[in-house]
Amino acid sequence: MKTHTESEENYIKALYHLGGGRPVSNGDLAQRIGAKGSSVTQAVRRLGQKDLVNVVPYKGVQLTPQGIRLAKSILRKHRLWETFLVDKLGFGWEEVHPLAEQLEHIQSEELVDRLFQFLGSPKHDPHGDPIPERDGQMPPVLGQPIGAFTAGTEIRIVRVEDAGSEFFDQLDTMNINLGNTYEIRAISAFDSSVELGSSAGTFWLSQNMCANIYAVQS
Amino acid sequence: MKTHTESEENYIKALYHLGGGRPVSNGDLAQRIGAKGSSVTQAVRRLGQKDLVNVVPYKGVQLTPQGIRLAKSILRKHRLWETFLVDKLGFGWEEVHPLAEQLEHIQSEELVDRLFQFLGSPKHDPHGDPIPERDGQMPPVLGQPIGAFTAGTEIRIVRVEDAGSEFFDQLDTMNINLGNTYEIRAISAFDSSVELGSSAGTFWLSQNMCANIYAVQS
DNA sequence: AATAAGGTTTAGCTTTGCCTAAAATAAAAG
DNA sequence: CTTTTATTTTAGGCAAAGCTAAACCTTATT
Ligand SMILES: [Mn+2]
Ligand SMILES: [Mn+2]
Ligand SMILES: [Mn+2]
Ligand SMILES: [Mn+2]
Repeated sequence: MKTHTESEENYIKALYHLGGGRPVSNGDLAQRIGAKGSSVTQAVRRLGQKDLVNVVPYKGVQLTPQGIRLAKSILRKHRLWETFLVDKLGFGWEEVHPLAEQLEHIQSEELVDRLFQFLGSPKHDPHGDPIPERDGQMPPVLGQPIGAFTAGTEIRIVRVEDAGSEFFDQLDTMNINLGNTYEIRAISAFDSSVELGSSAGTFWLSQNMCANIYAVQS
Repeated sequence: MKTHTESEENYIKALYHLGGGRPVSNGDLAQRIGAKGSSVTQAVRRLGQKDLVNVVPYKGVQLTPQGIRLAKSILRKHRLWETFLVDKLGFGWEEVHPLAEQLEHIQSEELVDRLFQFLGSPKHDPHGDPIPERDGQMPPVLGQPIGAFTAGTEIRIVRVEDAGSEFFDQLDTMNINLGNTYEIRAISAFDSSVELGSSAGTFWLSQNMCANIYAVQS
């Protein structure tokens, strides 16, 4: 397995995020990477040379199977490091993403394997996102948006979308964490906000909050 | 505190290793970095622009106080990560250096502080090298070469030089680890090799081995 | 079918970081 | 005090990665 630059890996990751295996437009990629379209054109050409993507000019870029494999291995590292930072070093789940952006580029299979072991072979990261297995298999993407349940259901929070620091602040303020259980007390017919109840009392969650919080029945 | 490239940090670290605060020749630096002299000339010029070094053409390069501070902070990270890899992930002390070469460039004060805590505020790394404090202070450099003791002395291994993988292999083969205690049984007048004794028996260490193993009386 | 608009690529420039070969300088030898 | 030698710097290239401005496709609108 060859060695890639940080920039290359970031492009691969962005492509996986935006399209999985499907084609992605130059513009979307540029937006995601935070570079100009012209820079992206050149970058994906380089990636094409290395058989990580297929490029059709004016049409779009698409990861090859090789590119997908690489993307998953980077995602695996990203999420394992996030798990390390939260579980072992005590970081808050809102702080770890930028750090994992750096750590995900450290190159050593051995290190990844040992980290995985050290963390207790986790299947999901601190945000509830699935950690790709060594062989590329993906654990299930957990839960559905809170608004999708019906009143009276007992739910457990299993995942949150990365919706920016204000969102995480709000979660912290409301003391909402992965693993918390609530009863859905009511769903507003007016604005789709949801009333959650626990032993600590009840409170309302806006539609926007609900859309980024995923739960399972339990 | 500005952000530096990996290459810049490697030059700073090399300069600190070779000269501490004293001037270093272009050639020595080139050798250490593994680049040609012409590349080094340009690199140190860039570092000079950033006030990390003072350059006197044809004479040598020298870290500024700012450069020294940076060097120590990188060394601190390097040695903390080595400690993490050995103590927490179970790597052998001969494996961790190349990994720490990558990890030392991760940028986050917070991460370093938390790692330091997590590791139990260590003063020395797995090879016995001092880990610079947060404020730049250096814990003592421990021990003296084994050959410096006299027959009959009880010693404890506290540090080993990084003398290549064959050296570490030899240490492992002989079961020599930091913290091990021995009695100096004899020192050869012929070739300066040393006979060490413990409850497990006695064995001879070549002069070359001895020169890279440091101990204290105890 | 012709044109306007939007998105994409090309052309040309910049910085970092490395290279080789040639010129310049400092140090050592005579 | 020259001359030779070793070291260092300059000059000229190259690749990765980014940028702006101009040219070029595609697509949608008239
Ligand atoms: Mn993340
Ligand atoms: Mn995550
Ligand atoms: Mn090391
Ligand atoms: Mn070390």
